Amino acid sequence: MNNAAVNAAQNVFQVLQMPDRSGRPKYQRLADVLVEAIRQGIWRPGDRLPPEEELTQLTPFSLGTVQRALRDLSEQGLVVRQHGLGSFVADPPRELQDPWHCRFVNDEGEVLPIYSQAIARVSVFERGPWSTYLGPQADVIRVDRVIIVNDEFRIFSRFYGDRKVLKRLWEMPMDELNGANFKKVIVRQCRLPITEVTHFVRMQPYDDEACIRMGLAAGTSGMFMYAVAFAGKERCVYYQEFSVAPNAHSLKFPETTVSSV
Amino acid sequence: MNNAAVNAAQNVFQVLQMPDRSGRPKYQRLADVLVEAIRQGIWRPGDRLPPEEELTQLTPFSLGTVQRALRDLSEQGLVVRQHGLGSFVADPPRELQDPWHCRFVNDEGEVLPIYSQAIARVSVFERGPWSTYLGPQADVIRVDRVIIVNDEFRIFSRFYGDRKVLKRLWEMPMDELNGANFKKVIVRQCRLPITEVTHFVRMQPYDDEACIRMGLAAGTSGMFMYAVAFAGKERCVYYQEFSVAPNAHSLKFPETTVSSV
DNA sequence: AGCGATTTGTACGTATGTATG
DNA sequence: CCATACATACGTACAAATCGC
Repeated sequence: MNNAAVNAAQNVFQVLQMPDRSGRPKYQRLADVLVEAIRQGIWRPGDRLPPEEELTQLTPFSLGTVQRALRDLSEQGLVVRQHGLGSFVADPPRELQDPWHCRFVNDEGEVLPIYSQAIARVSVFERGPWSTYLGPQADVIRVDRVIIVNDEFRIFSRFYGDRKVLKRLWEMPMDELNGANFKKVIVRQCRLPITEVTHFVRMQPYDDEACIRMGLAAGTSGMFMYAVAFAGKERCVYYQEFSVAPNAHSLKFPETTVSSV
Repeated sequence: MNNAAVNAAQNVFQVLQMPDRSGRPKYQRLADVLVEAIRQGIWRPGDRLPPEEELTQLTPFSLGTVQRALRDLSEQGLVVRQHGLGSFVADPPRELQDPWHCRFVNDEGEVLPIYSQAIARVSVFERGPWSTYLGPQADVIRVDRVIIVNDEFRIFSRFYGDRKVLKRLWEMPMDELNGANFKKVIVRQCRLPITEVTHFVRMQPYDDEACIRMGLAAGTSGMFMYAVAFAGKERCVYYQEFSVAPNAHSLKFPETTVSSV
């Protein structure tokens, strides 16, 4: 590690020197600090974190505590530990590179092409389902998009995230937020690998704006989906809603790997 | 604990006294032994396991090792640990009691109770979407069921599988194919571990029988889901369709653990 | 309400094993 | 073979939750 990196690392762990008021255990505070540093880009995917021994010097914690923090992060998939080599920031999974919530397939199982365009970006002050996931003190921004599937039908989507986490998504020019870029910005910006996604589907009347955006009569009912993406078990990265216009195709959900027992 | 139980516990941990040849770490060996004992019914769901301190006496392991074994089991969901109370064998999760695919949640995120009943079991000679998955020469059987969610609305389901693979499902008395047993038979019989499940959802008019079974007017449209379960990457174990009557709840899909690479 | 006994939760320090380069 | 770095394990201590008296 060069000097600048050493300094950065020292700054990262500075907060741990102060007496704790949160009541959270030390191993969790260390894990939090590491995640925050990864999020800030101090260590990037593939980078090696300081070894355990060094962390015991950089922090006021013992080896056991350091090990537990790293093991927890490793179990959450944010860190990969390799015996004899070191602990590394995990790479963002491949599926994240491409559209992943809205995969429609035709009867032959082929994925239909989609095109998306951002149409609005606003601050969100009211509370809603997203608050549960993003946390009460999140500084929520929302990006509205229209997704056109196979030139056939439309989806109206609202994407909710924390402004701090998705800084660039908030700052960049709207017209650069087309489909491909949108994902790229999220992946690049949030840096944390998305390790878990949960999907929900229900039937409900679309709201007025959704109807307009999809070119449907007001009050039309149909499929409504939302997805919640996590980095690790706890940290929600974003919450996203999809109003799906009536259509003849099937929405395919990602394969679920069933854990044994 | 009474004497019989003490003896049982001593027998359970007997193997740990012998020198290990497997090379597995002690905390895993202890966890294995506990799981095996639970599987054998020595401790049943809700039972309290011996406290940590007692386990250090029953086994040749230290407190830290005992704690790690219990913590791992707790993270796997097999054991519930309660501060100041003890460690208990977990109740089997609701989701595993019956169809894995029909988890409806209310606004608070709680899983709604379901009850299912088999209503027909037939041989299938025609081809359909299931043929793609089960293979052209599969000897297909079909089990139709009605699933009642939260005493509120109904789902009509058709389950397709290979008669040879699910022999007992075909042979056992129909009236024993209630919800709990259905799943149990599949798990027991098929023996192959289901490792991957893919879900598809679309909107479509329900077929006539589905409408009747769900108590809806003929020709009603709504949510139609199907799920394909695999053992390994290739071998399809079953194909299952669900016609979901209109309702106010959200269908929750299993968390997708996004794999790296 | 208080107090002790029980039991899990966190943390430390140390020692040794094992994979990697 | 050696240095590095993660993995397991032990023993100890104290904190915090729960229950019964």
